[in-house]
Amino acid sequence: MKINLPDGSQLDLKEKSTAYDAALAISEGLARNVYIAKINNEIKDLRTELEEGDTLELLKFDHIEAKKAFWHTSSHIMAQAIKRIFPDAKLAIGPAIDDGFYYDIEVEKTLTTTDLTKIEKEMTKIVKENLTLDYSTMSYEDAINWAKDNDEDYKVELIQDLPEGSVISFYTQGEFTDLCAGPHIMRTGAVKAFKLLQISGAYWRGDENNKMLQRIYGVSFPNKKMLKEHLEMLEEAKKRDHNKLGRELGYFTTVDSVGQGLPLLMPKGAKTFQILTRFVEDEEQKRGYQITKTPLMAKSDLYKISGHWDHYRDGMFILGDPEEKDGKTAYALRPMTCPFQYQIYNSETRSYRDLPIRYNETSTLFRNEASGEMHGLIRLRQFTISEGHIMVTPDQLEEEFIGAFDLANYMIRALGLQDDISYRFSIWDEDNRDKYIGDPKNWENAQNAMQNILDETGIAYEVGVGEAAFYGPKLDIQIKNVFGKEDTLITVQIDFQLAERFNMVYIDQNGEKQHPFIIHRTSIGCYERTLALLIEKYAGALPLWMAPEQIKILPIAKSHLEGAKAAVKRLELAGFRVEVDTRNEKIGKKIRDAQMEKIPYMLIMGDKEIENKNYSVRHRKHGDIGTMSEEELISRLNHEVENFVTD
RNA sequence: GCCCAUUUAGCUCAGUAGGUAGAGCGCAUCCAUGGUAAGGAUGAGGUCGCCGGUUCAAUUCCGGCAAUGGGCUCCA
Repeated sequence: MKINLPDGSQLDLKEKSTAYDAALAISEGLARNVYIAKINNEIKDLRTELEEGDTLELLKFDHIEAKKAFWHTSSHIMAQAIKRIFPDAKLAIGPAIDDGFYYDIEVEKTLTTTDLTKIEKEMTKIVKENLTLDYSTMSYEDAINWAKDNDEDYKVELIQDLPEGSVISFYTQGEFTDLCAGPHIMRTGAVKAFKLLQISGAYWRGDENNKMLQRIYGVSFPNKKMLKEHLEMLEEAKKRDHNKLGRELGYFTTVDSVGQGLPLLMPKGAKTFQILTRFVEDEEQKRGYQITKTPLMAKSDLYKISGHWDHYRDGMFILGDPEEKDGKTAYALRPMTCPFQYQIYNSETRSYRDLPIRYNETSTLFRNEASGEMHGLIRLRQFTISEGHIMVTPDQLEEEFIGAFDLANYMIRALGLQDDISYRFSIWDEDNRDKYIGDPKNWENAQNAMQNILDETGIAYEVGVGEAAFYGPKLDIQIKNVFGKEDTLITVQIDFQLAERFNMVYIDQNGEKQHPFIIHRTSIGCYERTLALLIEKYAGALPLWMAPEQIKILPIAKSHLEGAKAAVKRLELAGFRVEVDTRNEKIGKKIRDAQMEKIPYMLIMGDKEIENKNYSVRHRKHGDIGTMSEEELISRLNHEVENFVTD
């Protein structure tokens, strides 16, 4: 039979040949390095039998699907090693993930790093044994019996989830057999380099009501060099971690007695925070927003109307008895600004002519996150967000949504984060309706409207089922931190529910009352989180326009201090943030310290500069860039600021 | 909230087989007045996260709590 290859050539194989046979027919070297096949554009196991006329592409480790197969097999090798050491271990699931693999297991003993070393040793043996992975199938009943006979309780459950009567697939390597849909690589011998990275807890099926299993994370590669590079990359990431750098550079700190998730922004952190806030508020004003300043707390009554009391109470800090048994009203710190801004909308009778009404607010919020959730400046109990609400008529919805989306993208470009984001269309989970307010019809409408708008913008987005807010679907702009963990940066939401609850209306052309649609949106998201991501993105060297300290003047000797201070005044008048290093240190030391602080520009001032009325300019990335007049310097800096230059 | 690990000077980290501790950086004082990534000397600074227990004696062992980190669940 003839098989088509990507280069347009054809390969002649005997009937029933597999993708792996095809690789062998081309060359043994290729067969060693391919891990997965793409047959007629579908990802398939190498064991898949080919048919006349199939198009075959063989994928090596540089392809994500090949990596996943490789890591999936690695997780089986780890499971096999675990079973050899702990025969009573029960296996749950063991998939490949974006940067490695894990396996969830139940085992009596609490595993330690010593156990990881033992498991690694056993894995080395399994790799040396170079076992083949053999594919097989069983009937539904046989599969359940197999799992029961082997005391694999979790596998029993997994099989029971499959449609009764279906054929169940397995992979076997040596004495170890695992329920698995595949695909897998051919032999254990290919996994030449691996490392088990950490142990953590994970609920069975991700449900906190279930038993907590032990999860072991690992990563593996076809050779030692790649593993070494990967581990070095992880080390590098640690150095950029905002939680370390942000503290070292004096952006923020935490204090036990203040509490979890309540960081203190220090002068540098607060300065950048202020710069970002002003930038956002100014841009919003240009785009027709009206600023509000609303209370940080309210009576329970307000949250009862909004639905927070029933659907978000666990997330709120409540002052007083939540049950209000003593007859006294409970108050709560606000977890969102929407109900407050709606009161301002409701303070007048609105005409369709008034719409759209765009409110923005630099808005401090309080959310009572579970204690295990807090992380640096990323997850907090008190944070500040560029929150706004746009009240629109139905025919303004699309334009205003796109306007909010455009503002968000403008911010992302200004921050230089455009290459690090992705879009997620977050919809509700139909099977979990208790989480949401409103009737399904409204949800359908909101989601369809949003999807149509998104499709018209032409952006690539993923769908996040169950990621919606309790009142409506969201477009989330997602960003990955330095460790690859994803968080929401910015969100734009459509709400068809709350206007009704708050009795928000406008008078239409026919003199009739109508509920507006509401767009909830952030333009830069949460400032603390944004700051964290910027610190990581720029390894602490924030772009000039948002750097808390832009210029440091370094006098050569004491005699130049006076000239330096005069320069500070002039440059401050020109709109820059300038400090002078007044310490009695050598110039080398002053440069080193300013460099470590990641100050964008250093101006060295000695006799020459004072005499010639110019600056010796040093840039944190480019080093000594020569002398400049004050005018030259100012125009250079202004250009950088205005264009959001990132060095 | 759950699982695991961690918590020693302002910061980064050593250390004590149970007998109250040390380095580097930083800080203070003095000397040196220095031209593009660390000049030198001296000194101050710690109830060894907090609260209990065991012990003649606890920073060290045990328990509880808190905070931090990695995950799970949840979420901006």
